[in-house]
Amino acid sequence: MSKISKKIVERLIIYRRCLIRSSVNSNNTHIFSHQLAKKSGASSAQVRRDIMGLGYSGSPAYGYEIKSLVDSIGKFIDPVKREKIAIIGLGNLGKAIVDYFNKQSLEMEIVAAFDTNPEKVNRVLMGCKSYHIKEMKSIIKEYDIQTAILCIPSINAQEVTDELIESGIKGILNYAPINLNVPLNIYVENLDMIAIFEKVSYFARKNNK
Amino acid sequence: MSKISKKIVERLIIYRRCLIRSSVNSNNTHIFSHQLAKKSGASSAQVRRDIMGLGYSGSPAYGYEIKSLVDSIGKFIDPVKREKIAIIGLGNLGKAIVDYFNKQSLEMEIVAAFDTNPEKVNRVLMGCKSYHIKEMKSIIKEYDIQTAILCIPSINAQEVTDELIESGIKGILNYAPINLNVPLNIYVENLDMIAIFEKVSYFARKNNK
DNA sequence: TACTGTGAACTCCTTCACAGCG
DNA sequence: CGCTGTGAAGGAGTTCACAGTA
Repeated sequence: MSKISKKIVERLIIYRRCLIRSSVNSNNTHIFSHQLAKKSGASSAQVRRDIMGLGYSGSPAYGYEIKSLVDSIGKFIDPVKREKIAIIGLGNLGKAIVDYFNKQSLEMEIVAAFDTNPEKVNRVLMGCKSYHIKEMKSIIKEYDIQTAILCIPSINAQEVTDELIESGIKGILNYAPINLNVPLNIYVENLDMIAIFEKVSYFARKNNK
Repeated sequence: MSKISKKIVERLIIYRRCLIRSSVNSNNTHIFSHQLAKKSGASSAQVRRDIMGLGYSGSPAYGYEIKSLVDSIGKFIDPVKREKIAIIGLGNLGKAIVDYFNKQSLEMEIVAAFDTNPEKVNRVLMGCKSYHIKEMKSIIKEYDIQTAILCIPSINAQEVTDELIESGIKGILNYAPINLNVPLNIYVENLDMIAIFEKVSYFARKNNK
């Protein structure tokens, strides 16, 4: 059960989104691997293999039962209780992310934001309260927050990361374009929007070759 | 020269960023593979292999000459002329992205934005003019824009994508959480921020196992 | 008949390990 | 020496192809 790779987790999350959308948009109760493949952008063999990894089984006659497959993925992926998230940095990007996340009703919510700018603290945006960064450690511990989104300039990113780890954070989604040094038990995902765009531009010019 | 995979392109972009930063922050003219590895988060063998793919050579005594390596990567990755980008959707996220991209002085710029909301058109944000989406096709052709950033609700994403392709767009950075159907010669990169965060949350709970 | 579940093959990516060199 | 460049090994991820099944 535990040998589920990063790639498979990524796809399971996408499958679930597709399944939920298709159960809302149609009243089909079942779906075949090739249909889910089409919707998600994966191959049908991959869909079957990934679902196999969950221990879930479909039927050759009807395919997968959407509702129970969604539950199986959820049981595997989701936290037991509602996830509380912190965000560091309330520049335009940080604010847009708070808005974007908290607008959707997900099993997760950005509950606390931190910034150094006095004008940005002690406000509330989409249910998220903002604090001065010097309060970060105590607030994160108080709320028992496990994951953080980092939206600050690269120059401060390592320093703030060290504090986040001291505060008990276990996962970081890092928008700063810099590699963070962290202990092995901390998960960091780098999301460098400029670098990703440069890649798109490169392959666009090469006609996706 | 042409067998450079997606993964290698991603890392070359990161290496270049690290090299430029380190030539600004110190006055070293050379760098060893293990130093660049540390800065970029790759392994030293990977750094050497990726650079080998460029056809660039370092010296065992001094490592790689930073300036000429940056040039080699640029010659490989960069467009010949300054890249013009379109963005579709001027919600909070779209606006933040325009601001974030155009604040940096890069070899690329978001020059045109499109939205359906009349209040959002005919404005200028960070050098980017906004238009009603019905003008999209003509403006994209006029500016000869090759790549677009899609920041609109999933429900409209496929329809707008089809129009983008008709307009001559070759690459799309898609922030909408949906798989787009496009011809094989069009490059699409999906950037589903919620899905990425769900992954961070999952691996944070598993202690990065 | 058309699907799932899956061993086996295959392709792609990463790391090892060492010859060659300044 | 300690580095680069690289053949070869190893590992991860994907696809093939087909037996089993309703």
